[in-house]
Amino acid sequence: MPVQKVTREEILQKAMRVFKRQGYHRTTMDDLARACGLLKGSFYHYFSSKEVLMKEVLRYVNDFNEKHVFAVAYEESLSPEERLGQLLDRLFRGVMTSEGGCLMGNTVLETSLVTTEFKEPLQQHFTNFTRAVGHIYESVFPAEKAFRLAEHLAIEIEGSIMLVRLGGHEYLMQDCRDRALERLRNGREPGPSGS
Amino acid sequence: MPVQKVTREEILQKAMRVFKRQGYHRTTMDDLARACGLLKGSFYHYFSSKEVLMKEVLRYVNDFNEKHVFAVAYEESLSPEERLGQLLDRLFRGVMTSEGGCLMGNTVLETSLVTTEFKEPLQQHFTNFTRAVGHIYESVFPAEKAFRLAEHLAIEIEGSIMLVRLGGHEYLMQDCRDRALERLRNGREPGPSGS
DNA sequence: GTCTATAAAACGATAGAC
DNA sequence: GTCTATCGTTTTATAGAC
Repeated sequence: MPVQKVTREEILQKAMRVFKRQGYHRTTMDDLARACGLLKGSFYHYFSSKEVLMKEVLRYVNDFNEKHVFAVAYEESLSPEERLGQLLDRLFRGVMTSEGGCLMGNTVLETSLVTTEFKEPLQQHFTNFTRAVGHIYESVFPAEKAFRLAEHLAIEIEGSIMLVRLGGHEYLMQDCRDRALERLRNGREPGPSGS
Repeated sequence: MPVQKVTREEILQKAMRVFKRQGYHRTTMDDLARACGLLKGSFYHYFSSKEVLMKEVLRYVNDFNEKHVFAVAYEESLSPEERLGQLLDRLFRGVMTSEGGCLMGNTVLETSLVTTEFKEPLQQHFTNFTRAVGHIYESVFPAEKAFRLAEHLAIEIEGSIMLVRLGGHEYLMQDCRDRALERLRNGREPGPSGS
C-alpha cells in the first residue's frame, strides 16, 4: 500500500535545510530523499532533477519572505522602529533556526560564476530586502540615502552570518540589529558597537 | 622526454583561482589538472588528493597575505591612514583580480558545516586580518574598541564581496575603504556613504 | 506513491609504459 | 615527469514490480 509520506511543500522545506547546511553541489539526491524519509527512486516522483528542485526551493523561500518577513515593512500602522525591528527579528529567526545561515547568500557565492540558473531568484531576494528596508528608512531619509542604508544593512547581515559561521560569535547578529535601529533613530550612522 | 610543465607553486596559484571561481565541491581534479596544462593522471604526481591540495592552497594564501598584505599594518614608519589604505588596496587587489572574490569567505560558507578539515586555516585568515587591522586602529582607539572595528570591517568586506558578486556594484568595495579610513580619521564610525 | 534494481555518466585515485 | 588506461566508487536518472 503506497501511502504518501510527504507533500511537495514538506519536501521544499526539508530540501531548503539540507541545501543550507551542505551547499548545492555537495548535496546529493540521496541526501535530499532521505531527509524526507524517502528512497532516491521515490524522490524523482516529485522532482525531476536537483536543479529544478533548487529553483523551486529558492522561489519558495522568496514567497515566504515576501509574505511573512518583508511584508511588515509596509504595515504603516506600526512605527518605523517597530517595522524594522520586527523585520529583522523574523529574518534572523529564519537565518539562525537550523544551521547554515542564509541560503541565498550561500548560493550566490557557490554558484554565481558556474551557472546562471539561480541568478534571478537570488537577485530577487536582495531586491526584495533592500526595497522593504529602504521603504522603512525613507520615513526618515531621502530615497537615495534610504536605499544606500538598506544596501549597507544587507552587507552587514551577510558578512555577520559568515563570521558567525566561522567562529560562533552570535552577538554579531544582535550588533547588526542594534546598528540598523540606531541609524533609523538618530538619522545618522553610528559604529558597530554604538560607541 | 618528460619535461616539467609546472612547479608546485604554480599549481597552488592556478588551483587557487579555480577553487575561488568554482568552489571546492564543484571543482574536479580534472579541472585543476587542465588549468595547469596537465592530464589528471599527471596531476597526482604533485598532490595526492583534492583535500590535501586545498589545505596547501589555503596555507599558501595565508602565507602570502601575512607577508604582502597584513605586514604593512606593522610598518610603524607609515602613518595609520597610509597603513590602512595600503592594506586594503592590497587585499582588494587579491580579491578583485580574477573572478571569485574571497577564497576564504567562499570556503567558510561552502564547507564549514560539512568538514572541519579547513577550519584552522580559515580561522587563521580572519584572525590575521583582525589582528593587523586592529593594530592600526589601536593607534587611535583602545584595544577592545579597535578589535571591534576590525571585526566590523571584516564583516563589511565579506558582505560587500557577496553583493558585488551578485550584481556587479563594484563601488561597494570603494565604500568599504572609505568608511574604514573615515573611522580611523574621525575617531568615530560614520555611515555607509560618509553622510 | 514507494520500492528495488540497474543503467549511464562522472569522479577520485592508482598502475604502469615511456 | 607525463602520459594512457583503468579500477572502484559515487551520483544522476530511469524502469518496472508492488
